This record gives sequence, C-alpha cells and structure tokens, in this order.
Amino acid sequence: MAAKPQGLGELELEVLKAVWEAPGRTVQEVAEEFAERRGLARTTVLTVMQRLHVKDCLKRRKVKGVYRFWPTQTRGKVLKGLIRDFVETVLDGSPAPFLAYLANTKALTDEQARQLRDLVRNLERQEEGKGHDLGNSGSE
Amino acid sequence: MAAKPQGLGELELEVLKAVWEAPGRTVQEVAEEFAERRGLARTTVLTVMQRLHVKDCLKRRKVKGVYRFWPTQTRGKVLKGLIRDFVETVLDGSPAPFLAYLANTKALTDEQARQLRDLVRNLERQEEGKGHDLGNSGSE
DNA sequence: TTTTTCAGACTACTTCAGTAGTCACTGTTC
DNA sequence: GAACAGTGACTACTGAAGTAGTCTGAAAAA
Repeated sequence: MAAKPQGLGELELEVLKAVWEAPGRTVQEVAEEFAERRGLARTTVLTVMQRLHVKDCLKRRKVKGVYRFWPTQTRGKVLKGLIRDFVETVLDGSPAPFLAYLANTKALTDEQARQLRDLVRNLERQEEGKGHDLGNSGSE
Repeated sequence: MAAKPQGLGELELEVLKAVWEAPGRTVQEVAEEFAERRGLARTTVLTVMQRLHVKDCLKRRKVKGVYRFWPTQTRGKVLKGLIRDFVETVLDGSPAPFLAYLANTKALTDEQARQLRDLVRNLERQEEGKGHDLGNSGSE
C-alpha cells in the first residue's frame, strides 16, 4: 500500500477532514478555520499539514507561489481503513460489540436505520443464495 | 465518572483484555503470556499494569505477598466507551460509515447477522410505536 | 545467617502527536 | 532598492505510551 492512513492523530484527522470538505485549500485557509474553532496557531496547522503530506495523506501543488492541498485518498477509503483497524485491534475482529452499542444507544437517524435494514436485507439475500460465504474479498 | 477507559494505548488495551480473560492474575502470569506472544520483558508488562492501575482500569489486591489484578469495569462497558469515542471523533457521530463497512466486508457470522436483524426489528418496533424518539438514555 | 530469587517501585529512553516559535525566502509596495 | 507581509522550513518543547533496565525489600533456600 502506498498511503497508510493508520497512525493518524486526532488533530491530523480533523485537518484531513477539513481538506476533504474543501480540497485545494491553502494552509492559510485551513489555519483560519482552526484558529476560530480551536484557537490554534497558524504554524500548528502548517506542521500538521506537513506531517500529513509526509504521511502521504495529503498531496500539494504550488499554485501562484502558495501550496494548495488535496487528499490522496477519499474519505470513504480512509474511514474504511480506520474502521477496519478499529475492529481488528479494539474489537478483536468481531463487530458484535458495535452492534450491541448501536442497539443500546439507539442513536440512529432514519437514514442510518434504513442503511441497517438494507444491510440486513443483503445479508439475508446472501444467505438464501448459498448459505453464506464469508470470503473476504481481498480488501484494497 | 470514576474510571476513564479513554486514552488507552494498544498495549494497554491488550493487557486489559488479558486480565478480562482471566481476572485475578499476577503480573508474572500476564508477563509470561506476553513474553510468548510478543517477546515483551516482564518489566514492560509490569509498567503497563501499573499505569492501568493508575488509570483506574485495573484494581489490585495483595494475596500472599503478590499483587493480583482485576478489571474495574466490564469488557462491555469499556468497549462501549471506546466505540462511542470512535464514532464521535472519527466518524463525527454517525455510525453510517461503520454500517457501510459491515455491509461491504460481509464479515458477519450467523450470530452477528442475527443480532443485526434483532436490532433492526427493535428499531422498527420503536418507529411504529411513536415515530421514533431518539432520547439518548443518559448512558453512565 | 548468608545467599539467591522473586516482585514491585522507580527511572529512563524512544517515538509520536500536539503545539508553536523563529528564520529565511519571495514578492509587493513605496 | 529597502521595508514589509505572507508562506514554508526547521527546530523545539511537552505529554503519552511502548519498552525495558536497575534497585530494593521480602521471602525462600542453602
């Protein structure tokens, strides 16, 4: 794998999110947002973005003398990696505790409940079709 | 809150898990396991367990001159906290990406699929009953 | 009683992420 | 051309976590 979204700190993730929101931003622009939101110094954001760049999470291009930053991977892909990692390391590979969490907190919106239903429907379809094969489709 | 399971490192979590597996263990016993599994020095495990104790994740009692350790919270409770934290900070409060992940990886066992179905059934029952109120039941 | 061993406390080193300051370069403005 | 502002590189400090060594006290063995 080229870019490894693992080992992302909280601030790093937040900054990454900010770039996903508006790709092509400059440090200045992101820094302004974080100055407001969290009172961070411009150089803090700069450093984080540089580290994100080193980690291959952000790519940059100089436009009129100033770097603009883009994510190297989609939000979905990174989140997927983060989730996989979380399930592996924290939940020991079993999504069960997460399901329990959902069931207890009931913190689901209509949309999420719908997704859940779709999920279940898919699962059922799979099972009908052929019992169920858990062939892990080689991931990325 | 008394015990805060947040801010747990990977090793710390692993050690915690080892104590959940067999509560009342000594450092020696846990250390043996980690020496095999990961080649860790006894003092490493000792240090981690001391930190876990300071963090109120483990309690200990001297039995015949040697400390034995017990978790201060159930696995379920800690995992729940970790999951909540993950959903909040990484997924911005929305479990949707997690659901998508589950749907795509199909890494569910029969048991988990059943849980999922129950979950959905509960949700639907709730919605029938009263639209759906998302009253977050105060948690701990 | 002296020695050995075991267990816990303390100390320390390393890496990583959060945070930010300083410096140097470049382009603009007077 | 000199002063200034914006931008990025570099450096540094801090705290948390991973990792482990040393020291010390107590218990057990010789």
